Amino acid sequence: MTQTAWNPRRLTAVAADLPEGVTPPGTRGRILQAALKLFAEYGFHGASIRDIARAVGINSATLYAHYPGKEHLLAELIRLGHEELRRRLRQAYAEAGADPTAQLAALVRAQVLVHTDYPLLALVANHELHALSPERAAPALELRDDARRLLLAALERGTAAGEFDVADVTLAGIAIGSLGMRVANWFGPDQPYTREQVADAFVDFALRLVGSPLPRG
Amino acid sequence: MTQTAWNPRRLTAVAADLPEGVTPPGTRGRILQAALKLFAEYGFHGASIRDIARAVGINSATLYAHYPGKEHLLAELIRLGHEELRRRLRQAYAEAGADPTAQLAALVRAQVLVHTDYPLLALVANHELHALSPERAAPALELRDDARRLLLAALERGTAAGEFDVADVTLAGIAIGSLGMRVANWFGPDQPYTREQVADAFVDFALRLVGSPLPRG
Amino acid sequence: MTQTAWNPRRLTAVAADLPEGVTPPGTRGRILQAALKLFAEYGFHGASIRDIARAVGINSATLYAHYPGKEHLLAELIRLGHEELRRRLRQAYAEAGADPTAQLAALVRAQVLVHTDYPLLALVANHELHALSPERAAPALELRDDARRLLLAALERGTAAGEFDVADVTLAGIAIGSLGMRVANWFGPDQPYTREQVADAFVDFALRLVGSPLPRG
Amino acid sequence: MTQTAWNPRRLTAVAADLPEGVTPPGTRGRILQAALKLFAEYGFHGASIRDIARAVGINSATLYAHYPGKEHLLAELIRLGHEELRRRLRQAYAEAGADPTAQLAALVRAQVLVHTDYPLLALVANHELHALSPERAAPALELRDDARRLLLAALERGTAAGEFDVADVTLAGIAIGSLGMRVANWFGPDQPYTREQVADAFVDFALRLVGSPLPRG
DNA sequence: AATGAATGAGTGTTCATTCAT
DNA sequence: AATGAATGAACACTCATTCAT
Repeated sequence: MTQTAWNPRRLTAVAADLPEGVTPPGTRGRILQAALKLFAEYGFHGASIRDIARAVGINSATLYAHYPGKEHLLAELIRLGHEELRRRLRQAYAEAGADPTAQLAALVRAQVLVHTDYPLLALVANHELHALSPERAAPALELRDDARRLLLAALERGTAAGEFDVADVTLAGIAIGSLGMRVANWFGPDQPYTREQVADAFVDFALRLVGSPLPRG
Repeated sequence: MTQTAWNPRRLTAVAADLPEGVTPPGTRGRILQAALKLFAEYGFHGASIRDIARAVGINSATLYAHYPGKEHLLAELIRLGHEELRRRLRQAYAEAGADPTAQLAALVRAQVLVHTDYPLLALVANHELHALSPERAAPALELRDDARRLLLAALERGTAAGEFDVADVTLAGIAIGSLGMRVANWFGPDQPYTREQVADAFVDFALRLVGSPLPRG
Repeated sequence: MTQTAWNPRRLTAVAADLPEGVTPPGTRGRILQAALKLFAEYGFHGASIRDIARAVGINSATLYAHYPGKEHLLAELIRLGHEELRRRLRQAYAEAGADPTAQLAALVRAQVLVHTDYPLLALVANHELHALSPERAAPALELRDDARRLLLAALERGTAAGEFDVADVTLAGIAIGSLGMRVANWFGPDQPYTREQVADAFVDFALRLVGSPLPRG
Repeated sequence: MTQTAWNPRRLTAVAADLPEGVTPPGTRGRILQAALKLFAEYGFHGASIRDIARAVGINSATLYAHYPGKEHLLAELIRLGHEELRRRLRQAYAEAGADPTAQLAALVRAQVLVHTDYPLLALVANHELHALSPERAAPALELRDDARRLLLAALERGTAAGEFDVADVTLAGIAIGSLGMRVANWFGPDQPYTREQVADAFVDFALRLVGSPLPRG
């Protein structure tokens, strides 16, 4: 409940709505972008198919030539959001080497950056999952678990190696995850921080949180 | 995006829905409780007035004998949620004395406990504010700012006094606030932690985060 | 369509709402007056039972302790309106003697005055009859026919006696009736005429209309 | 209150519902016609959107593909009614030449004929104006005033020229206007008069009313 | 690929009325 | 005589979706 500024679901002209290369071409892509903006601002049930069509500049019936229904739009957005998250986390994990501290830092940095780069997508992926049927939500939940396991693995290995001083790995994992998730709610061009500054700071926070002896230079 | 289990908006039989003494008597109170559960699970736009009435066991028209409209239900819930938060934070701050470390610990503990005690209320207060008209949302936003200022004041004084080692007070405040806010999303009777255990752990996290030299006894 | 001022259904503080002695005592009477005002301004379907109760200052349920239903309120008002019209017309007819010219003048004067004295009642009686079931509307229609017959009788006798020069008695009757009926729509304290001035003028108009050789002194 | 036959708002199979050329094509036009019939018979508040849709043979939701709301239907009808009246009155006035007697005769004839030709439209335009918001009602009221001014101008010039013998021009204008307005309430195919017969008779009445020395040949 | 017209189900809300108190 | 709570039906209107064109 402690937040920087208002704007319950923020929409201050975000740089990129969707990850590079995943936006479908033409009308199909513009529909997806409009759905993302409106779902982020008003929620899935608060944005109508006509609202989306109006934002795109097409008739609402035309939408059905591109997507089979409203829920598919949400499912697609959530899929894209979670896949981008997994892609970045895996890449970060892979490039971090074997050191738990480096792994943790890389994971936090990746999580923060994906939220600064695609905040709308993260918002929708996190807040609107409940509007999906269990079957459609399942893949997203698996992705989440994947991400969680990466983080916990690093925490456990670091703790075992004596690099981290953590009383309860699960709670620490939750706490670190919480730090990054909320970034989507407040970061934006109106903030006096670059994405890198936020990432640096949050990596520092995470390392301090696990009692890492080398919290930066 | 890193979360313990599924249940996008959690509903696992929470102990108390509304703070003590604030639930109106009779049907009025049952309506408010039903609205809280349904708004938390499906969102404001995803829960219909008929859903709420059905959960209470009354005709949907009867609802209007107690509340002037759907939006008033949400406004009332958000008001209750923010007022309980402020009440607890102020009391914690007042009882903490002058020491910034004690103040920070008290604020984090209070924030965590209000989220463990009334997770549904916190969820609705945080996620559904966008469904309120700006005028109705204004009081809640003021309360948020109040809470934020308390936290920042403690951080600034602690940093100035050399008790904390914080590079950027604003970012630290955001991070600590994020920790507590997410508690409403995952805490519940299905978790192997008591409310006190979570509070203790998160106070420890916050103190580590600000570089307090005395993390735990 | 040619009218003096706006106010589609006029409500400029009319002197007396209901004829002397017919207003029931206490709450019962206040309900009837409120219903009259609201039916006149918004129509039967446009004024709700709650609107009426609010105007009276009572709970809408209380209304049912005095009247068995909304339609009864309208039926009562329409009955009062038509009875007052008949009473006045009969009295005028009786006092006019045997002379057709005097009869016509008396009838027109009476019709005009009943509309200047109880314009709201006349408005409701004329415009809201369609909201009554045929059985309930029947008495009012009989009264109307009564009034029509009086007028036609005078016209026929006057024409037969050579006092009037009328090509079509039916059309003349309709025209004269139309003159008086509309008075309820425009007369009021905002007009620069007394009720007597209007009555005098309209009697003159009626006499001219039937070709009476002695229009005025 | 003096009227020919029952049928509080008459619906005896009127020849033409809407003026030539103004009925929109297709469903749009059928909706407008159905709304006209039902508003005339039951009043604006007494006819539901479902009633109208049922009369047209469409789903009530379809109506909103053609009109943005119920009030727009009424506004459109009232606009059409007043525009037809103005069109006819202006044309009559223009063709009547400079003679006040001819002008008065032309205006009365035009007013009567527009009411015999489109009685439902006149009924709705006159009786249901109160259901329109002031902004929407304003254009209709301007048109009314236009019509009133034409009539008063003729009366004043005729009186000044000595062609008419009128004690009070305003009251005479009201009376003549009242004559024509009521035509919509009683004229219909069930009456033993053609539209021309009624117009002739009412022109005669009007001329007599103003004391014109040449009441017909 | 796109549209206007159409629809059944559903939205929040108000209706006239009932009833226990 | 009066009320607050309650209700089933209806209100105007919007929903996601379909379909002929």
